[in-house]
Amino acid sequence: MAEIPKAYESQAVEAKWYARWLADGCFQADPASAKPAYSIVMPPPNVTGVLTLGHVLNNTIQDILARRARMQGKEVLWLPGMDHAGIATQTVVERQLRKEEKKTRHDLGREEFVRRIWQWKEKHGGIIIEQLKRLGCSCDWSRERFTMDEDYSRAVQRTFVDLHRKGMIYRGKRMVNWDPVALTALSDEEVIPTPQKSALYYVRYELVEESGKFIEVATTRPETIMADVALAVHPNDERYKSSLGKKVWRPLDRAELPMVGDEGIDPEFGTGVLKVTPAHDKVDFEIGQRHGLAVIDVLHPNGTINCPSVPELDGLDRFVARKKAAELLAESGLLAKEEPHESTVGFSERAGVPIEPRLSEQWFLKYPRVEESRAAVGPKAAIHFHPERWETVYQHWLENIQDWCISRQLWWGHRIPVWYAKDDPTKLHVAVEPPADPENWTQDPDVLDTWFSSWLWPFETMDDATRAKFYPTSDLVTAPDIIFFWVARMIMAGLEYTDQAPFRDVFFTGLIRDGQGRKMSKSLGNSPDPLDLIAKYGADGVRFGLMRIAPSGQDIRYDEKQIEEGRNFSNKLWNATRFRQMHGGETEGEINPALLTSDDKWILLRLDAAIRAVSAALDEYNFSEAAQTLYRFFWSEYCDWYLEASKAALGLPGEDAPGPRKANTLAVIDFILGHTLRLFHPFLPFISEELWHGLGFNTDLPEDQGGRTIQFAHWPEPLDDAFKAHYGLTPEDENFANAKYETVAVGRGLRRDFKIASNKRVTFVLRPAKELPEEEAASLRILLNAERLELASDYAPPKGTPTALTPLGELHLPLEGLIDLEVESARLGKEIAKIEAELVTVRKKLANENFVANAPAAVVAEHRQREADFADQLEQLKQMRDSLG
RNA sequence: GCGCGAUUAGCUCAGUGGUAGAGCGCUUGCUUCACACGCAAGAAGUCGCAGGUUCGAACCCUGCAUCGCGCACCA
Repeated sequence: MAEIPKAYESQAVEAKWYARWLADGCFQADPASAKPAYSIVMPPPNVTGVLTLGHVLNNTIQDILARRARMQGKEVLWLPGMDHAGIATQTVVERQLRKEEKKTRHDLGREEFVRRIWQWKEKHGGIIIEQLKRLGCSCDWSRERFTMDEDYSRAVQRTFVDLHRKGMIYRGKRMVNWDPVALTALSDEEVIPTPQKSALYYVRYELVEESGKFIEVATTRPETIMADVALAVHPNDERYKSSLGKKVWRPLDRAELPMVGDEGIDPEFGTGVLKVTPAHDKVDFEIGQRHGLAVIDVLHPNGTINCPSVPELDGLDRFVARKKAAELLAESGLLAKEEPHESTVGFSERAGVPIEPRLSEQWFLKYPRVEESRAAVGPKAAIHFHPERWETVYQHWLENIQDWCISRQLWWGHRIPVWYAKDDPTKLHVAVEPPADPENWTQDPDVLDTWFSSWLWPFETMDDATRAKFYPTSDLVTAPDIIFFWVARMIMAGLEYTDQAPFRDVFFTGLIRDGQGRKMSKSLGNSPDPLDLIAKYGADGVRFGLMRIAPSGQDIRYDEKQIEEGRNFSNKLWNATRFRQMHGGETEGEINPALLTSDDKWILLRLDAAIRAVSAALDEYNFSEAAQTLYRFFWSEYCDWYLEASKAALGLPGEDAPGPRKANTLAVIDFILGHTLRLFHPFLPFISEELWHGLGFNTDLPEDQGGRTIQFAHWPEPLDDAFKAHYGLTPEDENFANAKYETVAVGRGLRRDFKIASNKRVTFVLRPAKELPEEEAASLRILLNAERLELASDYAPPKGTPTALTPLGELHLPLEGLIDLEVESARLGKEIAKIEAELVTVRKKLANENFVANAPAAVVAEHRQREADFADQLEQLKQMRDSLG
């Protein structure tokens, strides 16, 4: 048995074991294995990404699932990879280009720019992958994939071609969400509605036929007045009925506009009149369509005004132009008033600026298999969501789904596999391979939305053999904010291309928030660097700290204190194991049932309960409960009670064994530690491996059963009835041990009440209610930290001796020269009052006839038992007080 | 406007019908030979509010309030 170092140095231990695991190929998945398969595909982080606490949470959970599955004898594939993240990556490289070379991507040209991005990717990309290794993630790195890998790219294009052939992808001129900074169209999901304080401008439009008479229009966007093509009112609005069919003057870029009636107008809003600007608003566009109105576009793609006929505004940024337009109107007396207004504006998820509704030619996808996808998720369907409530969100989205704008005006991404004939741009070549005569064709300049590649991730990352073994995948772990972006679309793609749901269970993590409940974000600077935390507290500490506070599906309020607790726990585990080491190796190996004490039996039964609880919690994706259970079992039950009690049998380290029980106790400790370390391994992979080897457990099993590493040691099974029968583990043992520990707590309480320092050697005297075996008395003495424990049924305590009732009998703490009648009397008085109050409560309940008649018999019996116990105790306490005189 | 979630000790959170729980923090005592990243003993809660169901409600039902998150609308 190797000596365990005195201090736990997480850094060295982690580096050592991770290198070993990689060298031994522990994480590699074998499609030819006969074991049952278990698979997870990692949600691919952005290639530009660095590890956040969100990633730590997410990947720790995946690692726990993967490691547990390995221990359950499954062949595990955890497939990692990265996403090319179109806009994000292009933006990063453009920024660098501007900073270092003062150039734009257009200065370089498309081909060179894309080459630079690849260069950047090789150099800086994938930092996050190395960070995940530091966290201990057991991914099969030999299968790491990138959404821009050549064969993956081909699969994306093949999908486009196929869906186009099926008529589900089409090109059209439509209103899209335009990002004026990134200069690309976006999908609806990439637009974040954000409440904004703005102003509502009341603009006067003069009637053409009735000079001097005006129609007032409330608008938030006076800078688009030049693009107005009509005014619209509700056809039944009495105020404007007489104006319908008349004409008004457009106040900027003066022109005549018709007044139209449209059911879509809300008479309650503003003045009940809408200026119709089809080029710059989705609703207006639809109104324009209904009334056959023209479309006048007055914005450049970058959000500046494009209207040479109004030189005061032409070329100005849209927000500058807004103020300027209001000024122009005010100068000409056409601005009736301006009032503050709050409205919700769509912001670009990436660029963080308001998007601009814009009419443009884009590629759209009619989602495939929408109905099947809805049917695929639910309590009785192929896919289960955890927590279940996300199913409603998913269903609701699919119900109201709109066609997906999949083209992006970017250079970084999967090029759209469409070529236009130079002599006839309506003639298309849609194929993965370019046309045979490329000189006569021009390829579509756009690329595909990043999510149009991610939605193939669960199956296009696998080759045929891997798919045969590991697809559909088992679990998906992700954050709920990408249900629409990713989860729903993967389900649709999975059904369309594999005829199967791509995964069975989806676990949605919570969001990690800071101490004030705010989202963690770079701009707020409230997100700690997980690598700093790992350096400070160890990967295991970070993992365990986070798991303990991550209730399933609830947002998490992060506090470094909690990570510190995780570290403290690792340390506890470390030292409890060191304690075992210091007592040497002399065990018989097997536990001898005849020599078991109540403490031994108690801890074995507690272990059984812990195994059951942890397994059940993990089966339900309840990671915090599993972690809590382990924490409580190991710290409160094993360390605080069992290890302390075991010192009675073990004696001091290095001393000769005080009796035959020493070897047996060590065997029990080894049994407990052997199980506990395995239960901990998914949570604490590094320290559990280190201790597994330190205790020499790595040789307990043949190599193919995990002899080398704890990773393949079998997941603990609950102790079965045969085991319990063989070792004589009964509820009575457990009750007796509990009674003993309660006695200890009472004894410690006496110490405190009489202000005796916990290190002062004292003698306790117990008048045992029943006979107490020698070894039980020994552990009782140790737990009480008593110099001596006398058992004397005929003990007559000197008057005023601190005395307390315990489940094992009367416990006395004789104090030479310290006896204080008043203190003891007061103490007993307090006890009596407490018990009397309890007794009143119980009796009240039992006096209620309805309770006795209707409550379950067991509950009533329990109350009666309590009543009897309290009455007894009260009687004894009163006697004790009376004897004080 | 619709929906979802939350509301329990100073803090972070467990607890789905039968005597209110944990960790941290706090108080007190302890460098007791695994661990001060520790040990022991304590103090601390009208379980958001108001009704209802029940012998009995933190828990089930209804309404309300506050906070958070989606969706829709937003001229």
